[in-house]
Amino acid sequence: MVAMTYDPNAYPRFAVTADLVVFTLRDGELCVLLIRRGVEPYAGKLALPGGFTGPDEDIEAAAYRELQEEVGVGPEDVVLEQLRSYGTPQRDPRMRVVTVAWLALGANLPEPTAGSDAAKALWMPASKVLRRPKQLAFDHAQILRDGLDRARAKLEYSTLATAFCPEEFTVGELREVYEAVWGLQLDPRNFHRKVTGAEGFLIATGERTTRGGGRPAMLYRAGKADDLYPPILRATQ
Amino acid sequence: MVAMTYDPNAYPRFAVTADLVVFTLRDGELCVLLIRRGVEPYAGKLALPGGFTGPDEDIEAAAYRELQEEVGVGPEDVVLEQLRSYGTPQRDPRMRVVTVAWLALGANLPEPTAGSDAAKALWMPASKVLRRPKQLAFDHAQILRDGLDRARAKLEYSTLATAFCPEEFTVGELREVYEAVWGLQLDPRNFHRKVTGAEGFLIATGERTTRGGGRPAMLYRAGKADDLYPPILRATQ
DNA sequence: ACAAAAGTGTTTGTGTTACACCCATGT
DNA sequence: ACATGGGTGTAACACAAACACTTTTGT
Repeated sequence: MVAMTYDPNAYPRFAVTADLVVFTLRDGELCVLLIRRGVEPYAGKLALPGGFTGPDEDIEAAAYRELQEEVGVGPEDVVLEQLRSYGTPQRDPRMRVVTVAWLALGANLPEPTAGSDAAKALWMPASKVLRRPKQLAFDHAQILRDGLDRARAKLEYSTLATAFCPEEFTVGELREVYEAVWGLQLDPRNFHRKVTGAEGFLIATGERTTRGGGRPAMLYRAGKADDLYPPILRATQ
Repeated sequence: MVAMTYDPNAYPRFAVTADLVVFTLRDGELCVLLIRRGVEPYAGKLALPGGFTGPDEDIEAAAYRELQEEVGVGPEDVVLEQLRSYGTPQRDPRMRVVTVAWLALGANLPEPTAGSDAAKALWMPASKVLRRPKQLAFDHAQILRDGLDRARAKLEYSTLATAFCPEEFTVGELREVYEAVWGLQLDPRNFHRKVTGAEGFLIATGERTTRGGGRPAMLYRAGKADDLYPPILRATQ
């Protein structure tokens, strides 16, 4: 990149794709959107949604576009963050592809039949998929693994968990997010104190709901903070 | 990436580069390796070392190769980890380039005159560079910023700091790493207790040194742990 | 009345901070 | 003797875990 002369044909050219690890909660389980491949290579296997970046398209814009085309959701429905890039020479047998992988989190994302390209898309529990990593095409098992690790880690020290919640939610619903992503049971009483005490995490709306049964619960909206202090720790190890 | 037909010419082609944020400590300051550009665009400006990925080269291998060519150090001298990718369409005015940025940390890295390509390379204090971000070419100020943020964050909950230390080091030398990267003064007594108490962080060699002056200090080697528990926290905010 | 979930209070233990103090070397 | 940095001890405090207990709804 330094001290090179300009000749567009003198340098190797790669295809650049955007692959998405899209997580949502369904029935208290963390689910990932996968697509059943119809063509070779890896025909019949499952793959992460994704596609090529256009010649004049920002790599982040490509991720949002794929999200719209393959998942049927817009930027306002999800939180998107870059995961990492994967570029082993033989990761796609057809050509040299470098993929930029993205993590997308949303609440109540729709059944994928809505999108046009997404006829063969389905939500699967992430833990179940990772128990049989070989059913995934390309290096997508590794990408999914990395995406899950990232999501789990970020719940601790960021407010990312609210991305899995609707506009207004209860502390109990937020706890279900943590329990689903971490695969752990948390003490409802200590959890309540922690999240309501973390500066900028939750904003009380003043309203209550009984939708979970039991005593009516306060409704909250996500606060402005991005980082959590103090963090919500997973375990004292 | 899904349900596409194979035609190598049907997809946009990008140049893919590896850019490096190489940090080392010099005189107790966190320094980054920069290269003075001799040609347009951005002639005369400073840039991160980096270069094109070869057609059959792994993206990580490209990073290690650039490290060897432009910094003159091999894989055994540094810790390398992927930072993130940058691919705004106009980030390089000559052509469409997606760069995968890497963070490289090492102890006592050499003056860059040794490498052949690196005649115009120099170490500069990272904080000084970021005070005038406009002196950097391309989007390299953003990449450096992200690299510094990552390094600072990882000192808290990983054993990454030992990457800045020689094979054997004292607790005081390790503390200087934290102080240089965070730009803070730490209490030597509490720091000592924390790092010697963190499981798998340090292995005592049984030897002592007086190289820092004062009472002889125990020498340690880096332990096998990657994650720190408990973490070394930056501030109670 | 009872189940269920929300929310508060309390105890106990662990980790952090701030700082007094002693240790072992070089000059 | 003194300066310098290494290292231990300790009290005050913040936070987390565990759990008893009260509150407010639906059935």
